[in-house]
Amino acid sequence: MTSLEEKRHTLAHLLAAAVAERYPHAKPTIGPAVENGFYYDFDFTGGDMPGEADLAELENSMREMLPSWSDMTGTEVSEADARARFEGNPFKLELINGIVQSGEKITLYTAGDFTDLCRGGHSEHPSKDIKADSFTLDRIAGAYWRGDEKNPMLTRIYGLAFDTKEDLAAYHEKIEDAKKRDHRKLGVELDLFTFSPLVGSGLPLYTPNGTIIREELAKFSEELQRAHGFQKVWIPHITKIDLYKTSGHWDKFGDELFLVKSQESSDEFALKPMNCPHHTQIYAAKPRSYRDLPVRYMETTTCYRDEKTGELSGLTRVRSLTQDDAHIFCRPDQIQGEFEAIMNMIKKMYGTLGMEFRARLSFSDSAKPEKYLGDPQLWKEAEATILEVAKKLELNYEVAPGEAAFYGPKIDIMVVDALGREWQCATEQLDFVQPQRFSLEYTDSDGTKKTPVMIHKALLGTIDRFMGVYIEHTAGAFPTWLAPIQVRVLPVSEKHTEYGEEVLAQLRTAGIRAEMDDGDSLGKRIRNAKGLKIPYVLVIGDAESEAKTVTVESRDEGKLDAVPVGDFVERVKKEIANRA
RNA sequence: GCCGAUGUAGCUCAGGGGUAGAGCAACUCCAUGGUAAGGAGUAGGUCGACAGUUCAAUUCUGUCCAUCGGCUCCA
Repeated sequence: MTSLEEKRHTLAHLLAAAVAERYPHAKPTIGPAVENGFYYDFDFTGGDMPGEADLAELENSMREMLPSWSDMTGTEVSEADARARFEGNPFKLELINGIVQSGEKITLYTAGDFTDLCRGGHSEHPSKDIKADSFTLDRIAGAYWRGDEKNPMLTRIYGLAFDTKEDLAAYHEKIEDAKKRDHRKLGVELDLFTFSPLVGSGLPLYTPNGTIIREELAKFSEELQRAHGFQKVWIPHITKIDLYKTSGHWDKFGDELFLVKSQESSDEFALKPMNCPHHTQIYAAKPRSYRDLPVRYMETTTCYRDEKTGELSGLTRVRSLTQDDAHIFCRPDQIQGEFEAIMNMIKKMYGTLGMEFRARLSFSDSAKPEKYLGDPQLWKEAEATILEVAKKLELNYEVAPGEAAFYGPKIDIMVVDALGREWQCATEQLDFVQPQRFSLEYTDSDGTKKTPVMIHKALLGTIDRFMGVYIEHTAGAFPTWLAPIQVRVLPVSEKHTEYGEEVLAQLRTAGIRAEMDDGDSLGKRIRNAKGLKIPYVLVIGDAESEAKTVTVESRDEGKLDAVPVGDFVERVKKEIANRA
């Protein structure tokens, strides 16, 4: 049985064969199977380079070639033979070097008239296994040789491939669905945020609607934290760069800092790219006793990172990012309690938001102790503690050795959205390094000075990014507590607007975000309200005005019976309070 | 940042070396409406910005800005 991955890998060869025919000067490099299909990277220097418009032609020649690929066979060759065969292709020669070094055998695979250096893992009978209508060439893109930007830029051709035409069509449908949910599109349609070329790329501007969502999310996060003893602090958004020279961030992330120049003094400033160094200075401002710990500082605040412009995208990749950040300073014996408390907040947060998540326990790689700073014994104990927390709270978790930060192990939360895509949002991280760098201390029960452990945590992570994810997860149909417009009142005709105002006033007095729409035809106003995914639409006409009721059209439950206004207000108030 | 594509009205898009068009939205008027687009009219654009070629540039060329698809990293 030929696996889909083998078919995809085989198609990468077929693509290379088609390219070799049409672009003889092209140097093939590597072409693996990937999620949803395959790609092949070529160096086209010294001749024509295909564009998007040429993909159809290449695809056709792949189909023409496929019937002649009845068998695909591999043969082992000597290093000298392999070098001779790929003379003039530095990329393949580099690969051969690698194979020789690792002591593996060099194999060539041939199908039809095309032979490629390859480890294997193909369909043995491509013409039989692969359906001509189960694949398509998708797009063309640049990619660095071996993913390193110091290397030459190659041209990558992506293909989509599945077992059947139906699977391919289903994939296309999924992409269409994702496009409809695209937060950049919904951001415009639902009037949530915008960008301005004058302000700059990666700097989102939130409209009143989008701001409501941001603030409701932040409020929820802060409520959870306050309940667990977190205290809110406030810090300025710039600092002398000395702060980051001390913390170590200057060396590591200096090129991502936005620098700020003072015209008054010689001090150099930077916009803060993270909050922890500032927070350490609040901790450091006075002597601390072991009795004071844990000290928990939280703040919903904006950081600025000069990301590479080519990487910016909607709300998921920005240069101004607001985090529901917090830092705990505690004793080593308090780590477990704090980790548990944070994880419980995360569970509550995503449970309420209706999203599943999986935890990745990012630990050190015991084979490379030099990569990690801090006391190895403390690392070991901390990792055991984190594992215990994951088990105790019955998390869906996996251990990822080697994924830890250099300063401490962490739990990264991968949130799963409605389309099954995973996003890293929440995180809780131990930090053994910054407390030392800033010489933070507390006086222990025996009178000695000790260094506290620091824990970084975020529930939503970057709120901008989370909003992007959540807009796509809900397709813009936000739960009532988050919906910018919770209720829209539609009087059937102008003579009902007076009662409409009355209803509106009652809703607003109860703290419900409501508005009235009395412009166009009723049908059109219903349509508009549905388009905006407003949770409740109230239609009021003669009957309602008379009986002082409202007819409720619920986004999620359809048309409900007419109820007294007071009953409806109570219902919505309760729903909002429960974040249902 | 790099490779490729794109940029025409608020939105979605057509057009094209002789200074532009549609639908929706907006505005005005008519329609008094009962659950997914009632009708008529009006207004709206330095054709992303700046240079160059040309008698003439929104159209061709270059640079920049922005957006999209990739590549790499992420406190």
